[in-house]
Amino acid sequence: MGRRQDLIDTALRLFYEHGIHAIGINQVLQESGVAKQTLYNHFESKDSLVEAAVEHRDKLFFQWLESRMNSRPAGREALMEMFDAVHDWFNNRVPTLHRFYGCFFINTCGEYSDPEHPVHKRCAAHKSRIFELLKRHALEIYSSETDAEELANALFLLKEGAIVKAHVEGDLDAALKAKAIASRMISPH
Amino acid sequence: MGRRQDLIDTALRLFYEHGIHAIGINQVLQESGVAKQTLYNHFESKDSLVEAAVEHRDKLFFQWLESRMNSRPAGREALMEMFDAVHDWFNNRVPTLHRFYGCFFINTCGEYSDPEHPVHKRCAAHKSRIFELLKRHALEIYSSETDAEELANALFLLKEGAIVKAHVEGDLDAALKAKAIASRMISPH
DNA sequence: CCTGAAGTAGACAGGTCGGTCTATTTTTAA
DNA sequence: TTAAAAATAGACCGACCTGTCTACTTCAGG
Repeated sequence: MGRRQDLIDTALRLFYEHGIHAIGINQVLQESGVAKQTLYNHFESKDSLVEAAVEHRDKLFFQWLESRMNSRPAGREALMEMFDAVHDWFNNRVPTLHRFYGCFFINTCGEYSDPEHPVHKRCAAHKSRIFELLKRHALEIYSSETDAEELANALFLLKEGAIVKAHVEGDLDAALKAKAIASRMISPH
Repeated sequence: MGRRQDLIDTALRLFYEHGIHAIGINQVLQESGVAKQTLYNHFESKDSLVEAAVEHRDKLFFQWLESRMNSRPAGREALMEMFDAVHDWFNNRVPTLHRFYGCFFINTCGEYSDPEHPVHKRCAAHKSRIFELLKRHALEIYSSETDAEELANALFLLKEGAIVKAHVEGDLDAALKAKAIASRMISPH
């Protein structure tokens, strides 16, 4: 798999669990079994390792969510599947995403609040990609661009809220509650 | 106001802007103009200063939000006012809360992911207090405890989602969009 | 077989970390 | 006025931080 990827995997795991500034380079090296010089051959600084970790998490998470949603018919069912997917994530049933410690991108922005910082920008880009994924499916329901955008936005907010609630308050059913609300929004009764 | 409060104010400001692990004790001391021994007379460790900062933020934020909501009739109007209030917060029109860097409690949980850690617990308690505030007003709308709880939960998720979107993506209108969705939920058309 | 790239271990540098300690000054209250 | 309490500056501790450097090993391709 290559040392570079070993470093990224280990760094991501530690950063996600403990936060970025709480983890030193030496700890990443020790747990990955890679030598220090090797790290600095692949990355010019800790910050650039952080960027690589964020980028990797973006890929991991997006591909996982997209494939979960693709397992259902586009539109309403795929959007509902999103909530089931994050429900599995909250309850540690998705090994690829590691044990649940909230959203890595939200957590990371808490440590890099400057919106111009490359790390913050990458987190914003991730959220933007997710939103576009939702919007794509919302367009299967509403022909109007505006209506689709509004629906995607509502589902996005509910999902982000559920992530926060699950992590901060330890509410492991947050995704299901969000799903119930979302379901009422798509086809009201 | 006393050195103890100076320390808490300065620590909170720095922690909120940069994250907790990124800020050293020495920086808090320098910016507050307090001597090191004085800090350790009032707090037994950095962690206990962190706890005090979280507690202070809890008080600041809750009192601010509650008073904003109390400025409107209980129930629907107060709940709508909540979104206007956080909209002002996002757009830096609430000096008491400092410049907007997302939710301090969410950010802090990203650095203290262990749910048993006292700091994490305090953050959870804050969110719980906010939820109860919403529920109180939701009960003015629905007589049923269950209905009120479901409404409060929905508004809570929308609000948390808006905070995240505003911070990570820099969407300064996130609160207004959340309000529009919430408004449709309370009195559907 | 040889060469060069890649990886290893570990010392090292300069700085910061949280926290303790001493010695001195300022403030407060009896 | 005076004695106790609180705050000060700043040295100091051992540990850890990011990052550099050297010297040695591993290993693949020509």
